Amino acid sequence: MRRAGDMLPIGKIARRTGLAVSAIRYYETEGLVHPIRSAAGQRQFRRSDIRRISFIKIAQELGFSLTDIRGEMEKLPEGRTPTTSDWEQISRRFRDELDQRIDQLQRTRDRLDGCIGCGCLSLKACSLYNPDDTVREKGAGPRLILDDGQKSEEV
Amino acid sequence: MRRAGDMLPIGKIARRTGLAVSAIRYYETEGLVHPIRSAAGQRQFRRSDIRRISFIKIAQELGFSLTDIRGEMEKLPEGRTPTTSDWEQISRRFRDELDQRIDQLQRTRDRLDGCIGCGCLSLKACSLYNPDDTVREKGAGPRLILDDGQKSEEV
DNA sequence: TCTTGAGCTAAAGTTAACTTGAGCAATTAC
DNA sequence: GTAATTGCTCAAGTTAACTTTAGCTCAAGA
Repeated sequence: MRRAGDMLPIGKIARRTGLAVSAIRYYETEGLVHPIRSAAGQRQFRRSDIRRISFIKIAQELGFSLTDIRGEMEKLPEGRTPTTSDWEQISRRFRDELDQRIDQLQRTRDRLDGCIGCGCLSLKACSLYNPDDTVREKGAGPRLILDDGQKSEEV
Repeated sequence: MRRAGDMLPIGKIARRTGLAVSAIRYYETEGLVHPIRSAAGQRQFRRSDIRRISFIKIAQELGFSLTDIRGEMEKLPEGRTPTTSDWEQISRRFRDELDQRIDQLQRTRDRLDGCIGCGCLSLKACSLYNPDDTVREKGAGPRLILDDGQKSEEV
């Protein structure tokens, strides 16, 4: 039994979440929220959609894309808004992601340290470029072929 | 005295750097390289442009935008390609930037840790949202106004 | 009832960093 | 000398996450 009074129009959702109305409409087209429609075709949101949108903004703040976020929400049974225990699962996954990004940046910084005095700035030699896994994509992508048929001097 | 033989056409630059020809042309429109033109209007690059483009790719790899990179290069006298000692200066600035990004991510992760068991997921209460300086932009931007004129229940 | 204010749709605009395509011109290879 | 390759310009397309605009409709208050 969902009384009309339980539902909120898009403007209130916008005010409660701090988002623009257009952003909320956009989230709907992206499948992140699923308002029902009034007889006249206006969107009607549940109160829990405020929490749902808060989740989206927080996850974005953590650096995740809307696609990532939709993915996480689709793992929940029947597309429900994350509960406290859902959040516990999800936030652990987010934490792991953050850890990986921090590690990656730290490795980059360390490589940069090793290069401060070097100044080789050569794509063939510099360890800053192609650190680990940029090349080897089956043969496509940037080549780093160095022979242009001329005496390879200074570069 | 710049002999024609010292100059390279765009295709060779592309092969030597691993970039697409279109990307190099794009860099020109963005003011990142400044090839001269042959009598027939074809681009002619200096050998040092290979190094210049290597610098661009490396800086991108470190996470800087083309705008940032152009900014760094414009600090150099008469728009020269970074030398070894230029690189020393620039790489220290880059290092500082990376440090700041790492710190930021670590703070975010730590805040997330404090929230794993919490699950409040409320934009008004959650320390994950609006961590430090997201609000207070002179009054514009997201409001986080919480009063919608209804008894504020569950949220 | 009449006037605002709020909502609706569909299409186009925005930024970054390029790519793709069309239609030609210049160079290089044989 | 001719074909294949490379290069040129200009315009439009791409992705993400939205915003803006235009042209209407609906709802709420005096």
